[in-house]
Amino acid sequence: MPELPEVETTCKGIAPYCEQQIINDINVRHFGLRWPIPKNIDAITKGQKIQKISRRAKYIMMQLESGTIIMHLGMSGRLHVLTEKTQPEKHDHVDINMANNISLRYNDARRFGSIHWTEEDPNKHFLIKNLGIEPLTNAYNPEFLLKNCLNKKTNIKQFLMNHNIIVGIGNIYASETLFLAKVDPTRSANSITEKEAENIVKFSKDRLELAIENGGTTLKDFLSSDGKPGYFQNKLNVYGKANEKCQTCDNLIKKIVQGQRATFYCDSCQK
DNA sequence: ACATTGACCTGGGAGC
DNA sequence: TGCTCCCAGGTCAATG
Repeated sequence: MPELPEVETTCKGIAPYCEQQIINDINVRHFGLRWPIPKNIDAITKGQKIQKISRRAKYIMMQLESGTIIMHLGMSGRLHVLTEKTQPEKHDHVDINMANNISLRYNDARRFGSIHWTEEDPNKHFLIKNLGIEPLTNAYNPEFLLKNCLNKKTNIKQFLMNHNIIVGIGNIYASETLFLAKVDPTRSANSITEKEAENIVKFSKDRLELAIENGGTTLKDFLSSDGKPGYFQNKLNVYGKANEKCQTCDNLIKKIVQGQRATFYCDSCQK
């Protein structure tokens, strides 16, 4: 379930507890995630210092001394910081136990997440190397968006969610961004004007930044690593609000399906 | 090269 | 209460 702000919040939440700490052991109770967890991950990482926690797209990178643990939270994954030993519960698949007696516990009900190990440059990993640009950098700007919209007849909502172009804009933020930019999500990408591109870029950055400031959106599943929920759900304009009044015009919010995913929008405000 | 569909999993809620 | 059906924030692989 996590979108980029949740992953960013998770990284910031866990970093103070695990950067510069030594891994005692990694206890895997369930290897079968989206991809199997490497069988030897405990043996490989034992005794290594966690040098840095960072994020690329929705991947959490834990840089150790001889390589990198790459984690994805999938739809339902969570990382918790445990300051004391507690009994693992259902779906607590992995514990990373550190020498400071703190553990990172990975919980993932749907097991769409994954945990990888690579000794190469993590940016060359097969899951990372073809990812598009980060939305919160200057590389993501109206010119970039327009250039990539050329010749794309796919709809603008699915275009925004294409991680080979821009990473980190998930289903919630795609709907929210297009509402604020007043662009109909069914429009083809190549029909987007310069002015609309400016607004899409502006509002997608705004939404993501706001969500990060607020600790990430919490709907059903997400708790940040210290167990506090985010508060962004109160700021959603259209997502999950089918048949409710649009806040701007009193029209009813519509729900449609694009690429098997729900899209919410106001067909009066968004042209 | 691009666009569409299916697949991976479990849990929660709606409806009967 | 219990059953069935539908839905869920991701994203890769296979297919067209």
